[in-house]
Amino acid sequence: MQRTQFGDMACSIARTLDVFGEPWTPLVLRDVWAGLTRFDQIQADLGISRKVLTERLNHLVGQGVLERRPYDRRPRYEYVLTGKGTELAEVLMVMAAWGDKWLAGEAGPPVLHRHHACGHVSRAELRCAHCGEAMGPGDIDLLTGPGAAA
Amino acid sequence: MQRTQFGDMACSIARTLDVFGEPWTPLVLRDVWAGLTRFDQIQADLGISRKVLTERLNHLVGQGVLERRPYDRRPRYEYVLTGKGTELAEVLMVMAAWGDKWLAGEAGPPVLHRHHACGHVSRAELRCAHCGEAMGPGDIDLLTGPGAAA
DNA sequence: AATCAGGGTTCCCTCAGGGAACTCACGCTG
DNA sequence: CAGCGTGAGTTCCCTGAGGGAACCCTGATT
Repeated sequence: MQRTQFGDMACSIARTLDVFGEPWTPLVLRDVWAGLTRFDQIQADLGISRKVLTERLNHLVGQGVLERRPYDRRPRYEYVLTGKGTELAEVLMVMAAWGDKWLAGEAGPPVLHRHHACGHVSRAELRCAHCGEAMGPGDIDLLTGPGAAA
Repeated sequence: MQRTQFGDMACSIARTLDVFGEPWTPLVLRDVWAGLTRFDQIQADLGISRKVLTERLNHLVGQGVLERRPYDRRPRYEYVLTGKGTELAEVLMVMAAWGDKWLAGEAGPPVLHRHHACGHVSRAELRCAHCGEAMGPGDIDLLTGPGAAA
């Protein structure tokens, strides 16, 4: 996304945007998550320029979100999510849920999520890690934390 | 974010990026959420160019995420989250949680979230709306939904 | 040896973002 | 009532990132 660097702000949102905020990056991550792991697959799916895709993939690998690994003795590589990357995909799930609710219109959601644990098509919602009740943006106060010093 | 328009893809993530994905937009939304609701406050906080801030605010208002309303008889306006916008801020919460975990380092998180319901400093986690168990990106299958036709 | 395919580089061009100065409407002050 | 201050933008030019398309490289395959 960024012309300006956000990573030096004392804000986890800004820092996350440094990893994840450039144009195309969320969609690249979505593709890898969805199983499109190879350069040409992603390029064809998104219609992104090869130059930009190269940059984005390198950046994500450098950040430890993706791992680049050979899948052939020829110089062929695929990109897979690391643990860090899989957790980052939570952001994608929440974005998808919001888009499903507010932007999908008549046709309904283009993709459904089936939960392994219960087998139902469902969606993720935010709950407090402490008490288990719903915990949305309107249900919290923002306090200064230990890492607040700029 | 985008040179290319994403909104016409059959993907709720891409559509959400059309609302939310341009550079600076998530941080603008964060500021409004955090209570910096006026043009000059946001501009000073982020160091964003006034031109770009104007564009972003107009876009968010046009998308129904923010509401622009006068707070004085002089031409003075503040921006407040709509319901749609408040729900969009869930994305910010998840981004913040990820940044806290993976990017905050020694110092710890710069901002803490206190849950109104239980009064504890906590964080939000993703749970299945159906069964209530944890529901992360690795816990689901992606299925074709009704709105899948491009 | 020629071909093919995946995975990138390189090049040029255009348009969006940065920066700073300018504007405008309204209230306040002396 | 002239002048000043303030919030909220506009306008201008300049630079650099994204788009597009062509090119390259390496190691199989025929």
